[in-house]
Amino acid sequence: MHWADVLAEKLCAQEKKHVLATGITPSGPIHIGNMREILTTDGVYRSLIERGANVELIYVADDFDPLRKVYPYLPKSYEKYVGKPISDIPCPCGNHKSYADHFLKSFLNSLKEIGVKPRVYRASEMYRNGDYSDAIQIALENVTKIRKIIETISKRQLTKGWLPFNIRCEQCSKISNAKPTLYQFPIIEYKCDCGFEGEVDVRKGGVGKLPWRIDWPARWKMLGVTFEPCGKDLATVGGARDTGKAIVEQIYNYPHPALIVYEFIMLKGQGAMHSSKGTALSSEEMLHMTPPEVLRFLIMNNQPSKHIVFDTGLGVLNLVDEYDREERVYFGEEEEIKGMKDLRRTYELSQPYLLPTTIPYQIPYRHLVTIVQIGNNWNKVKEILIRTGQIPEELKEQDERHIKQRVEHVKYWLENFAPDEVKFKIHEKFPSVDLDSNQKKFLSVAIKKLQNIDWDAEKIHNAIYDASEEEKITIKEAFKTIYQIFLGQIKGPRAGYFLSNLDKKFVMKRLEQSIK
RNA sequence: GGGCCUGUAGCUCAGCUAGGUAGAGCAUCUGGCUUUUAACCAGGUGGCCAAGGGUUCGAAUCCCUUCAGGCCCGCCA
Repeated sequence: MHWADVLAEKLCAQEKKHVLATGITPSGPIHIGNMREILTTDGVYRSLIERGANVELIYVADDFDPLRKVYPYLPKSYEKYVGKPISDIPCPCGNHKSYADHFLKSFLNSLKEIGVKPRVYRASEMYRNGDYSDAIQIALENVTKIRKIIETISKRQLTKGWLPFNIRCEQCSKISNAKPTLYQFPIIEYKCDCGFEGEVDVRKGGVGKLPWRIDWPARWKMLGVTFEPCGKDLATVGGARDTGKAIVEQIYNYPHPALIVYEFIMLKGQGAMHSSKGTALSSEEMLHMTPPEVLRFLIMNNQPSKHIVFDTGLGVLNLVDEYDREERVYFGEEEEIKGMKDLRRTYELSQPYLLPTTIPYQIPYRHLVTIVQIGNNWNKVKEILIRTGQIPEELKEQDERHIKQRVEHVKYWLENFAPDEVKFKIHEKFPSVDLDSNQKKFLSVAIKKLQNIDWDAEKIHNAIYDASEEEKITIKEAFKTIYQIFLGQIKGPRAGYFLSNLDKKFVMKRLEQSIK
Protein backbone atom coordinates (compact mmCIF):
# COMPACT_ATOMS: atom_id res chain seq x y z
CA MET A 1 0.00 0.00 0.00
CA HIS A 2 1.16 3.51 -0.69
CA TRP A 3 2.43 5.37 2.40
CA ALA A 4 -0.20 8.08 2.01
CA ASP A 5 -2.95 5.46 2.18
CA VAL A 6 -1.35 3.76 5.16
CA LEU A 7 -1.32 7.05 7.07
CA ALA A 8 -4.83 7.92 5.93
CA GLU A 9 -6.15 4.58 7.04
CA LYS A 10 -4.72 5.03 10.49
CA LEU A 11 -6.40 8.41 10.80
CA CYS A 12 -9.66 6.97 9.51
CA ALA A 13 -9.75 4.62 12.46
CA GLN A 14 -10.79 7.62 14.54
CA GLU A 15 -14.08 8.81 13.21
CA LYS A 16 -13.96 12.53 13.65
CA LYS A 17 -13.02 15.62 11.75
CA HIS A 18 -9.40 15.61 10.73
CA VAL A 19 -7.27 18.68 10.43
CA LEU A 20 -3.99 18.11 8.67
CA ALA A 21 -1.59 20.90 9.45
CA THR A 22 1.56 22.23 7.91
CA GLY A 23 3.55 25.22 8.99
CA ILE A 24 6.56 27.02 7.67
CA THR A 25 8.19 30.26 8.68
CA PRO A 26 8.49 32.54 5.67
CA SER A 27 11.71 34.12 6.90
CA GLY A 28 13.49 33.35 3.66
CA PRO A 29 12.93 31.67 0.33
CA ILE A 30 10.73 28.67 1.05
CA HIS A 31 12.62 25.78 -0.36
CA ILE A 32 11.93 22.43 -1.87
CA GLY A 33 12.52 20.74 1.48
CA ASN A 34 9.68 22.74 2.97
CA MET A 35 7.63 21.69 0.01
CA ARG A 36 8.00 18.12 1.13
CA GLU A 37 6.06 18.90 4.28
CA ILE A 38 3.17 20.26 2.27
CA LEU A 39 3.17 17.57 -0.38
CA THR A 40 3.44 14.78 2.15
CA THR A 41 0.42 16.15 3.93
CA ASP A 42 -1.41 16.68 0.66
CA GLY A 43 -0.95 13.02 -0.21
CA VAL A 44 -2.61 11.97 3.03
CA TYR A 45 -5.26 14.65 2.57
CA ARG A 46 -6.27 13.37 -0.86
CA SER A 47 -6.37 9.82 0.37
CA LEU A 48 -8.69 10.83 3.22
CA ILE A 49 -10.98 12.68 0.86
CA GLU A 50 -11.28 9.59 -1.31
CA ARG A 51 -12.25 7.67 1.79
CA GLY A 52 -15.04 10.13 2.38
CA ALA A 53 -13.53 11.49 5.58
CA ASN A 54 -14.31 14.91 6.97
CA VAL A 55 -10.94 16.54 6.53
CA GLU A 56 -9.28 19.90 6.17
CA LEU A 57 -5.80 20.83 5.02
CA ILE A 58 -4.31 23.91 6.61
CA TYR A 59 -1.11 25.88 6.33
CA VAL A 60 -0.02 28.20 9.09
CA ALA A 61 2.48 30.87 8.15
CA ASP A 62 4.59 31.74 11.16
CA ASP A 63 4.86 35.34 10.17
CA PHE A 64 4.78 36.69 13.69
CA ASP A 65 8.17 35.16 14.37
CA PRO A 66 10.97 37.66 14.78
CA LEU A 67 13.73 37.95 12.20
CA ARG A 68 16.62 36.00 13.76
CA LYS A 69 19.51 37.57 11.97
CA VAL A 70 20.56 39.21 8.75
CA TYR A 71 20.62 36.27 6.36
CA PRO A 72 23.17 36.14 3.56
CA TYR A 73 20.55 37.15 0.99
CA LEU A 74 19.55 40.31 2.86
CA PRO A 75 21.09 43.76 2.72
CA LYS A 76 23.13 44.87 5.72
CA SER A 77 20.56 47.54 6.49
CA TYR A 78 18.25 44.81 7.79
CA GLU A 79 20.34 44.69 10.94
CA LYS A 80 17.92 47.16 12.50
CA TYR A 81 14.97 44.82 11.96
CA VAL A 82 16.44 41.81 13.71
CA GLY A 83 14.06 40.86 16.50
CA LYS A 84 10.96 42.36 14.92
CA PRO A 85 8.12 40.17 13.62
CA ILE A 86 8.66 39.46 9.97
CA SER A 87 5.15 40.62 9.19
CA ASP A 88 6.19 44.11 10.38
CA ILE A 89 9.41 44.38 8.41
CA PRO A 90 9.48 46.04 4.99
CA CYS A 91 9.67 43.89 1.92
CA PRO A 92 13.17 43.42 0.47
CA CYS A 93 11.99 44.08 -3.08
CA GLY A 94 9.47 46.75 -2.19
CA ASN A 95 6.59 45.14 -4.03
CA HIS A 96 4.94 43.31 -1.17
CA LYS A 97 3.14 44.35 1.97
CA SER A 98 5.84 43.00 4.24
CA TYR A 99 8.96 40.93 4.49
CA ALA A 100 6.87 37.86 5.28
CA ASP A 101 4.60 38.51 2.32
CA HIS A 102 7.52 38.70 -0.02
CA PHE A 103 8.48 35.07 0.61
CA LEU A 104 5.01 33.85 1.35
CA LYS A 105 3.53 35.02 -1.89
CA SER A 106 5.88 33.17 -4.18
CA PHE A 107 5.40 30.10 -2.07
CA LEU A 108 1.62 30.31 -2.27
CA ASN A 109 1.92 30.66 -6.03
CA SER A 110 3.99 27.52 -6.15
CA LEU A 111 1.36 25.70 -4.14
CA LYS A 112 -1.23 26.65 -6.66
CA GLU A 113 0.92 25.31 -9.46
CA ILE A 114 1.38 21.92 -7.84
CA GLY A 115 -2.27 21.66 -6.97
CA VAL A 116 -2.17 22.07 -3.21
CA LYS A 117 -5.02 24.10 -1.81
CA PRO A 118 -4.75 24.55 1.93
CA ARG A 119 -6.66 26.94 4.10
CA VAL A 120 -4.07 29.56 4.97
CA TYR A 121 -3.66 31.00 8.45
CA ARG A 122 -1.27 33.71 9.44
CA ALA A 123 0.15 33.64 12.92
CA SER A 124 0.46 37.42 12.96
CA GLU A 125 -3.28 37.79 12.40
CA MET A 126 -4.14 35.09 14.89
CA TYR A 127 -2.10 36.83 17.55
CA ARG A 128 -3.45 40.26 16.76
CA ASN A 129 -7.04 39.03 16.68
CA GLY A 130 -6.61 37.60 20.12
CA ASP A 131 -7.16 34.01 18.96
CA TYR A 132 -4.30 33.00 21.21
CA SER A 133 -5.63 34.74 24.33
CA ASP A 134 -6.92 31.62 26.05
CA ALA A 135 -3.83 29.66 25.22
CA ILE A 136 -1.63 32.43 26.56
CA GLN A 137 -3.60 32.67 29.76
CA ILE A 138 -3.46 28.91 30.30
CA ALA A 139 0.26 28.90 29.67
CA LEU A 140 0.83 31.65 32.18
CA GLU A 141 -1.32 29.90 34.76
CA ASN A 142 0.87 26.83 34.36
CA VAL A 143 4.33 28.36 34.32
CA THR A 144 5.72 25.94 36.85
CA LYS A 145 4.37 22.87 35.11
CA ILE A 146 5.49 23.99 31.68
CA ARG A 147 8.88 24.90 33.01
CA LYS A 148 9.24 21.48 34.54
CA ILE A 149 8.19 19.74 31.32
CA ILE A 150 10.66 21.66 29.22
CA GLU A 151 13.51 21.31 31.70
CA THR A 152 12.94 17.58 32.18
CA ILE A 153 12.35 16.61 28.59
CA SER A 154 14.70 18.91 26.75
CA LYS A 155 17.27 18.99 29.55
CA ARG A 156 17.52 22.69 29.07
CA GLN A 157 17.91 25.09 31.96
CA LEU A 158 15.51 28.01 31.79
CA THR A 159 16.41 31.35 33.32
CA LYS A 160 15.07 32.49 36.67
CA GLY A 161 12.19 34.75 35.77
CA TRP A 162 11.27 32.81 32.62
CA LEU A 163 7.69 33.09 31.44
CA PRO A 164 6.09 31.16 28.59
CA PHE A 165 5.51 34.41 26.80
CA ASN A 166 7.78 36.56 24.68
CA ILE A 167 6.87 40.20 25.11
CA ARG A 168 6.98 42.59 22.26
CA CYS A 169 8.57 45.84 23.46
CA GLU A 170 6.25 48.77 22.91
CA GLN A 171 9.10 51.09 22.09
CA CYS A 172 11.43 49.13 19.80
CA SER A 173 8.76 46.55 18.81
CA LYS A 174 11.25 43.73 19.05
CA ILE A 175 10.07 40.41 20.37
CA SER A 176 13.25 38.85 21.60
CA ASN A 177 14.77 41.43 23.92
CA ALA A 178 12.22 42.22 26.59
CA LYS A 179 12.63 40.49 29.95
CA PRO A 180 9.70 40.14 32.33
CA THR A 181 10.31 41.66 35.75
CA LEU A 182 6.98 41.06 37.44
CA TYR A 183 3.91 39.09 36.50
CA GLN A 184 0.49 39.49 38.04
CA PHE A 185 -2.28 38.37 35.71
CA PRO A 186 -3.10 39.98 33.36
CA ILE A 187 -0.17 42.39 33.56
CA ILE A 188 3.48 41.66 32.84
CA GLU A 189 6.00 44.33 33.68
CA TYR A 190 9.13 44.15 31.64
CA LYS A 191 12.44 45.74 30.87
CA CYS A 192 13.78 45.76 27.35
CA ASP A 193 17.38 45.82 26.12
CA CYS A 194 16.57 49.04 24.34
CA GLY A 195 16.18 50.66 27.76
CA PHE A 196 12.42 50.82 27.78
CA GLU A 197 10.47 49.69 30.80
CA GLY A 198 6.78 49.08 30.56
CA GLU A 199 3.90 46.70 31.07
CA VAL A 200 1.59 44.74 28.82
CA ASP A 201 -1.86 43.31 29.31
CA VAL A 202 -1.62 39.75 27.98
CA ARG A 203 -5.34 39.70 27.19
CA LYS A 204 -4.71 42.14 24.40
CA GLY A 205 -3.78 40.73 21.01
CA GLY A 206 -0.36 41.18 19.49
CA VAL A 207 1.52 42.25 22.61
CA GLY A 208 3.76 39.25 22.36
CA LYS A 209 3.80 35.60 21.43
CA LEU A 210 4.20 32.17 22.90
CA PRO A 211 7.64 30.66 22.52
CA TRP A 212 7.81 28.04 19.80
CA ARG A 213 7.73 25.03 22.12
CA ILE A 214 4.42 26.22 23.57
CA ASP A 215 3.02 27.91 20.49
CA TRP A 216 3.02 24.65 18.59
CA PRO A 217 0.93 22.58 21.06
CA ALA A 218 -1.33 25.57 21.71
CA ARG A 219 -2.08 25.69 18.04
CA TRP A 220 -2.89 21.99 17.86
CA LYS A 221 -5.62 22.50 20.38
CA MET A 222 -6.85 25.77 18.92
CA LEU A 223 -7.16 24.46 15.37
CA GLY A 224 -8.06 20.90 16.25
CA VAL A 225 -5.01 19.45 14.53
CA THR A 226 -4.95 15.65 14.20
CA PHE A 227 -1.99 15.19 11.90
CA GLU A 228 1.15 17.15 11.19
CA PRO A 229 4.42 16.02 9.70
CA CYS A 230 7.61 17.44 11.11
CA GLY A 231 11.15 17.61 9.94
CA LYS A 232 13.71 15.32 11.48
CA ASP A 233 15.35 18.18 13.33
CA LEU A 234 12.25 18.72 15.44
CA ALA A 235 11.79 15.01 15.96
CA THR A 236 14.96 14.50 17.94
CA VAL A 237 14.67 13.31 21.53
CA GLY A 238 13.94 16.23 23.80
CA GLY A 239 13.02 18.34 20.79
CA ALA A 240 9.94 20.42 20.17
CA ARG A 241 7.92 17.35 19.27
CA ASP A 242 8.52 15.69 22.64
CA THR A 243 7.85 18.76 24.74
CA GLY A 244 4.90 19.61 22.52
CA LYS A 245 3.28 16.23 23.14
CA ALA A 246 3.62 16.63 26.90
CA ILE A 247 2.42 20.23 26.91
CA VAL A 248 -0.63 19.66 24.73
CA GLU A 249 -1.76 16.73 26.86
CA GLN A 250 -0.90 18.01 30.33
CA ILE A 251 -1.52 21.71 29.91
CA TYR A 252 -4.02 22.04 27.09
CA ASN A 253 -5.78 18.77 27.70
CA TYR A 254 -5.85 17.74 24.06
CA PRO A 255 -4.56 14.50 22.52
CA HIS A 256 -1.39 15.06 20.54
CA PRO A 257 -1.76 14.72 16.78
CA ALA A 258 -0.02 12.10 14.69
CA LEU A 259 3.41 13.58 14.15
CA ILE A 260 5.14 11.69 11.42
CA VAL A 261 8.73 12.51 10.64
CA TYR A 262 9.96 13.28 7.21
CA GLU A 263 13.52 13.32 6.05
CA PHE A 264 15.40 16.14 4.42
CA ILE A 265 16.01 16.68 0.76
CA MET A 266 19.68 17.01 -0.08
CA LEU A 267 21.13 18.78 -3.02
CA LYS A 268 23.57 16.56 -4.81
CA GLY A 269 27.09 17.52 -3.85
CA GLN A 270 25.93 20.08 -1.30
CA GLY A 271 24.19 18.12 1.43
CA ALA A 272 21.11 19.25 3.27
CA MET A 273 19.58 22.56 2.30
CA HIS A 274 19.71 25.51 4.64
CA SER A 275 18.03 28.68 3.63
CA SER A 276 19.97 30.51 6.32
CA LYS A 277 23.22 29.45 4.70
CA GLY A 278 22.03 30.17 1.21
CA THR A 279 22.36 26.53 0.13
CA ALA A 280 18.71 26.11 -0.62
CA LEU A 281 16.77 25.68 -3.78
CA SER A 282 13.59 27.68 -3.58
CA SER A 283 10.35 25.97 -4.40
CA GLU A 284 9.74 28.54 -7.07
CA GLU A 285 13.01 27.87 -8.79
CA MET A 286 12.48 24.17 -8.51
CA LEU A 287 9.15 24.54 -10.25
CA HIS A 288 10.71 26.52 -13.04
CA MET A 289 12.94 23.64 -13.99
CA THR A 290 10.82 20.64 -13.03
CA PRO A 291 7.28 20.15 -14.30
CA PRO A 292 4.81 20.23 -11.39
CA GLU A 293 3.69 16.63 -11.80
CA VAL A 294 7.30 15.54 -11.68
CA LEU A 295 7.97 17.45 -8.50
CA ARG A 296 4.96 15.80 -6.90
CA PHE A 297 6.20 12.48 -8.22
CA LEU A 298 9.54 12.98 -6.52
CA ILE A 299 7.82 13.33 -3.15
CA MET A 300 5.08 10.75 -3.65
CA ASN A 301 7.47 8.12 -4.94
CA ASN A 302 9.60 8.22 -1.80
CA GLN A 303 8.67 7.18 1.70
CA PRO A 304 8.65 10.31 3.89
CA SER A 305 11.23 8.68 6.15
CA LYS A 306 13.74 8.41 3.35
CA HIS A 307 15.99 11.23 2.44
CA ILE A 308 15.95 12.34 -1.15
CA VAL A 309 18.97 13.45 -3.08
CA PHE A 310 18.00 15.94 -5.71
CA ASP A 311 20.39 16.51 -8.56
CA THR A 312 19.84 19.79 -10.33
CA GLY A 313 22.08 18.68 -13.19
CA LEU A 314 21.44 15.70 -15.42
CA GLY A 315 19.49 14.09 -12.62
CA VAL A 316 16.52 16.26 -13.52
CA LEU A 317 16.38 14.56 -16.90
CA ASN A 318 16.44 11.13 -15.33
CA LEU A 319 13.66 12.10 -12.98
CA VAL A 320 11.41 13.30 -15.77
CA ASP A 321 12.22 10.20 -17.83
CA GLU A 322 11.28 8.02 -14.89
CA TYR A 323 8.00 9.85 -14.51
CA ASP A 324 7.20 9.52 -18.21
CA ARG A 325 8.00 5.86 -18.11
CA GLU A 326 5.67 5.22 -15.20
CA GLU A 327 3.06 7.19 -17.08
CA ARG A 328 3.39 4.85 -20.04
CA VAL A 329 3.05 1.89 -17.75
CA TYR A 330 0.04 3.48 -16.08
CA PHE A 331 -1.71 3.77 -19.41
CA GLY A 332 -0.71 0.28 -20.42
CA GLU A 333 1.69 1.26 -23.17
CA GLU A 334 4.61 -0.39 -21.51
CA GLU A 335 4.93 -3.37 -19.29
CA GLU A 336 5.36 -2.90 -15.61
CA ILE A 337 8.72 -3.91 -14.27
CA LYS A 338 9.30 -5.37 -10.88
CA GLY A 339 10.01 -2.69 -8.33
CA MET A 340 7.67 -0.01 -9.59
CA LYS A 341 6.01 -0.01 -6.25
CA ASP A 342 2.51 1.40 -5.87
CA LEU A 343 2.93 2.71 -9.37
CA ARG A 344 -0.71 3.47 -10.05
CA ARG A 345 -1.22 5.20 -6.75
CA THR A 346 2.00 7.16 -7.06
CA TYR A 347 1.00 8.33 -10.49
CA GLU A 348 -2.44 9.41 -9.32
CA LEU A 349 -1.06 11.31 -6.34
CA SER A 350 1.45 13.01 -8.60
CA GLN A 351 -1.20 14.81 -10.60
CA PRO A 352 -1.51 18.45 -9.58
CA TYR A 353 -5.07 18.65 -10.85
CA LEU A 354 -7.15 16.25 -12.89
CA LEU A 355 -6.03 12.75 -13.61
CA PRO A 356 -5.63 12.44 -17.40
CA THR A 357 -8.02 9.97 -18.98
CA THR A 358 -5.69 9.25 -21.87
CA ILE A 359 -1.93 9.35 -21.95
CA PRO A 360 -0.49 12.81 -22.55
CA TYR A 361 1.57 13.13 -25.70
CA GLN A 362 5.16 12.40 -24.77
CA ILE A 363 8.31 13.77 -26.31
CA PRO A 364 11.42 12.39 -24.61
CA TYR A 365 12.66 15.07 -22.27
CA ARG A 366 16.29 14.64 -23.25
CA HIS A 367 15.34 15.15 -26.83
CA LEU A 368 13.62 18.40 -25.94
CA VAL A 369 16.92 19.55 -24.49
CA THR A 370 18.36 19.39 -28.01
CA ILE A 371 15.39 20.83 -29.84
CA VAL A 372 14.94 23.71 -27.45
CA GLN A 373 18.49 24.77 -28.15
CA ILE A 374 17.77 24.78 -31.85
CA GLY A 375 14.35 26.35 -31.74
CA ASN A 376 14.68 28.79 -28.83
CA ASN A 377 11.00 29.57 -28.60
CA TRP A 378 7.84 27.53 -28.57
CA ASN A 379 6.66 28.37 -32.05
CA LYS A 380 9.91 27.28 -33.62
CA VAL A 381 10.12 24.20 -31.48
CA LYS A 382 6.61 23.30 -32.49
CA GLU A 383 7.47 23.86 -36.14
CA ILE A 384 10.47 21.53 -35.87
CA LEU A 385 8.43 18.87 -34.12
CA ILE A 386 5.78 19.01 -36.80
CA ARG A 387 8.24 19.10 -39.70
CA THR A 388 10.09 16.06 -38.43
CA GLY A 389 6.87 14.23 -37.76
CA GLN A 390 7.45 14.02 -34.03
CA ILE A 391 4.04 15.48 -33.36
CA PRO A 392 1.00 15.58 -35.62
CA GLU A 393 -0.04 18.92 -37.06
CA GLU A 394 -3.30 18.78 -35.21
CA LEU A 395 -2.44 18.29 -31.58
CA LYS A 396 -5.02 18.13 -28.83
CA GLU A 397 -5.11 21.29 -26.84
CA GLN A 398 -4.09 19.73 -23.56
CA ASP A 399 -1.24 17.87 -25.26
CA GLU A 400 0.07 21.05 -26.75
CA ARG A 401 -0.12 22.73 -23.37
CA HIS A 402 1.71 19.82 -21.82
CA ILE A 403 4.58 19.86 -24.30
CA LYS A 404 4.79 23.62 -24.25
CA GLN A 405 5.07 23.61 -20.49
CA ARG A 406 7.86 21.09 -20.67
CA VAL A 407 9.68 23.17 -23.24
CA GLU A 408 9.57 26.10 -20.85
CA HIS A 409 10.96 24.01 -18.04
CA VAL A 410 13.75 22.70 -20.23
CA LYS A 411 14.64 26.25 -21.17
CA TYR A 412 14.87 27.37 -17.60
CA TRP A 413 16.96 24.39 -16.71
CA LEU A 414 19.33 25.00 -19.61
CA GLU A 415 19.76 28.61 -18.66
CA ASN A 416 20.35 28.05 -14.99
CA PHE A 417 21.37 24.52 -14.12
CA ALA A 418 22.42 22.44 -17.09
CA PRO A 419 26.05 21.31 -17.24
CA ASP A 420 28.05 22.70 -20.15
CA GLU A 421 28.39 19.29 -21.79
CA VAL A 422 24.77 19.33 -22.96
CA LYS A 423 24.72 22.96 -24.03
CA PHE A 424 25.31 24.24 -27.53
CA LYS A 425 24.38 27.14 -29.69
CA ILE A 426 23.73 27.17 -33.42
CA HIS A 427 25.86 29.86 -34.95
CA GLU A 428 23.73 32.06 -37.18
CA LYS A 429 26.82 33.05 -39.12
CA PHE A 430 29.72 30.92 -40.09
CA PRO A 431 31.83 30.39 -36.97
CA SER A 432 35.51 31.22 -37.05
CA VAL A 433 37.09 27.84 -37.55
CA ASP A 434 39.97 26.69 -39.66
CA LEU A 435 39.23 23.57 -41.62
CA ASP A 436 42.06 21.60 -43.19
CA SER A 437 41.88 20.25 -46.72
CA ASN A 438 40.78 16.77 -45.62
CA GLN A 439 37.86 18.20 -43.75
CA LYS A 440 36.86 20.30 -46.73
CA LYS A 441 37.07 17.34 -49.08
CA PHE A 442 34.89 15.38 -46.71
CA LEU A 443 32.37 18.18 -46.64
CA SER A 444 32.13 18.49 -50.38
CA VAL A 445 31.40 14.77 -50.66
CA ALA A 446 28.90 15.06 -47.83
CA ILE A 447 27.06 17.80 -49.70
CA LYS A 448 26.52 15.51 -52.66
CA LYS A 449 25.35 12.67 -50.47
CA LEU A 450 22.98 14.84 -48.50
CA GLN A 451 21.49 16.73 -51.40
CA ASN A 452 19.16 14.06 -52.63
CA ILE A 453 18.09 12.21 -49.55
CA ASP A 454 14.96 12.55 -47.48
CA TRP A 455 15.64 14.74 -44.49
CA ASP A 456 15.55 11.87 -42.09
CA ALA A 457 17.84 11.33 -39.13
CA GLU A 458 19.01 7.89 -40.06
CA LYS A 459 19.60 8.72 -43.70
CA ILE A 460 21.59 11.78 -42.74
CA HIS A 461 23.60 9.69 -40.38
CA ASN A 462 24.38 7.15 -43.05
CA ALA A 463 25.27 9.84 -45.56
CA ILE A 464 27.85 11.19 -43.16
CA TYR A 465 29.30 7.72 -42.77
CA ASP A 466 29.45 7.19 -46.51
CA ALA A 467 31.20 10.48 -47.03
CA SER A 468 33.76 9.83 -44.33
CA GLU A 469 34.54 6.44 -45.77
CA GLU A 470 34.91 7.73 -49.28
CA GLU A 471 37.32 10.40 -48.15
CA LYS A 472 39.07 8.07 -45.73
CA ILE A 473 38.83 10.33 -42.77
CA THR A 474 37.87 8.90 -39.43
CA ILE A 475 34.24 9.05 -38.45
CA LYS A 476 35.24 10.93 -35.36
CA GLU A 477 36.87 13.61 -37.45
CA ALA A 478 33.79 13.74 -39.66
CA PHE A 479 31.45 14.42 -36.78
CA LYS A 480 33.85 16.91 -35.32
CA THR A 481 33.82 18.79 -38.60
CA ILE A 482 30.04 18.96 -38.62
CA TYR A 483 29.94 20.31 -35.09
CA GLN A 484 32.61 22.85 -35.87
CA ILE A 485 30.72 24.50 -38.69
CA PHE A 486 27.36 24.56 -36.94
CA LEU A 487 28.22 24.95 -33.30
CA GLY A 488 31.78 26.18 -33.23
CA GLN A 489 32.68 23.36 -30.89
CA ILE A 490 34.00 19.84 -31.35
CA LYS A 491 31.21 17.92 -29.70
CA GLY A 492 27.48 18.00 -29.96
CA PRO A 493 24.23 16.08 -29.91
CA ARG A 494 23.79 12.96 -32.02
CA ALA A 495 24.53 14.25 -35.48
CA GLY A 496 21.82 12.65 -37.60
CA TYR A 497 19.01 13.64 -35.29
CA PHE A 498 20.57 16.98 -34.74
CA LEU A 499 20.75 17.92 -38.42
CA SER A 500 17.32 16.47 -39.13
CA ASN A 501 15.87 18.98 -36.71
CA LEU A 502 17.50 21.83 -38.61
CA ASP A 503 16.09 23.23 -41.79
CA LYS A 504 17.60 21.43 -44.76
CA LYS A 505 18.19 24.61 -46.75
CA PHE A 506 20.05 26.13 -43.85
CA VAL A 507 22.23 23.05 -43.49
CA MET A 508 23.05 22.90 -47.19
CA LYS A 509 23.88 26.57 -47.31
CA ARG A 510 26.21 26.26 -44.37
CA LEU A 511 27.93 23.29 -45.93
CA GLU A 512 28.46 25.20 -49.17
CA GLN A 513 29.95 28.10 -47.28
CA SER A 514 32.35 25.81 -45.47
CA ILE A 515 34.13 24.62 -48.56
CA LYS A 516 34.62 27.99 -50.13
C1' G B 1 26.46 11.14 23.95
C1' G B 2 21.25 10.71 21.97
C1' G B 3 17.77 10.19 17.75
C1' C B 4 16.47 9.00 12.76
C1' C B 5 17.86 7.03 8.08
C1' U B 6 20.87 4.03 4.99
C1' G B 7 23.95 -0.57 3.82
C1' U B 8 20.87 -5.36 -2.39
C1' A B 9 25.04 -6.43 -9.50
C1' G B 10 31.21 -2.35 -10.96
C1' C B 11 27.94 2.44 -10.14
C1' U B 12 22.78 4.67 -8.83
C1' C B 13 18.86 2.46 -6.65
C1' A B 14 13.71 -0.56 -6.47
C1' G B 15 11.74 -4.66 -3.84
C1' C B 16 11.32 -4.82 2.82
C1' U B 17 2.90 -2.27 5.44
C1' A B 18 0.66 -8.85 2.24
C1' G B 19 7.60 -13.49 4.31
C1' G B 20 7.20 -17.95 -0.93
C1' U B 21 12.50 -19.32 -6.81
C1' A B 22 16.94 -11.97 -6.55
C1' G B 23 14.92 -6.69 -10.08
C1' A B 24 15.71 -1.93 -13.09
C1' G B 25 18.81 1.86 -15.17
C1' C B 26 23.80 2.96 -16.20
C1' A B 27 28.55 0.47 -17.18
C1' U B 28 30.61 -3.88 -19.59
C1' C B 29 30.49 -7.94 -23.44
C1' U B 30 28.17 -10.18 -28.13
C1' G B 31 25.12 -9.52 -32.43
C1' G B 32 21.91 -6.27 -35.67
C1' C B 33 24.10 -1.96 -42.43
C1' U B 34 30.26 1.20 -40.07
C1' U B 35 26.46 4.56 -35.08
C1' U B 36 31.45 10.03 -31.74
C1' U B 37 27.59 12.49 -28.43
C1' A B 38 23.03 10.85 -21.93
C1' A B 39 17.15 9.70 -27.92
C1' C B 40 18.89 2.67 -30.90
C1' C B 41 17.19 -2.72 -30.83
C1' A B 42 18.10 -7.97 -29.28
C1' G B 43 20.87 -11.00 -26.05
C1' G B 44 24.81 -12.25 -22.33
C1' U B 45 28.06 -11.59 -18.00
C1' G B 46 27.45 -9.93 -13.22
C1' G B 47 24.59 -10.43 -6.22
C1' C B 48 26.06 -15.81 0.19
C1' C B 49 20.60 -8.87 -0.42
C1' A B 50 26.83 -5.32 5.45
C1' A B 51 27.96 -9.34 9.44
C1' G B 52 26.12 -12.68 13.20
C1' G B 53 22.08 -14.80 15.77
C1' G B 54 16.61 -15.68 16.38
C1' U B 55 11.25 -16.64 14.68
C1' U B 56 9.35 -19.73 10.44
C1' C B 57 8.06 -25.35 6.42
C1' G B 58 10.32 -20.95 4.11
C1' A B 59 13.57 -14.38 5.53
C1' A B 60 16.57 -9.22 1.36
C1' U B 61 11.64 -8.82 3.72
C1' C B 62 9.83 -9.81 10.84
C1' C B 63 12.91 -9.64 15.87
C1' C B 64 17.78 -8.96 18.53
C1' U B 65 23.06 -7.78 18.40
C1' U B 66 27.33 -5.88 15.94
C1' C B 67 29.92 -3.05 12.17
C1' A B 68 30.11 0.96 8.53
C1' G B 69 28.21 5.56 6.34
C1' G B 70 24.82 9.90 6.21
C1' C B 71 21.88 13.47 8.52
C1' C B 72 19.76 15.79 12.78
C1' C B 73 19.97 17.40 18.08
C1' G B 74 20.70 26.72 18.50
C1' C B 75 12.62 28.07 17.18
C1' C B 76 16.87 26.51 9.97
C1' A B 77 12.29 20.92 7.24
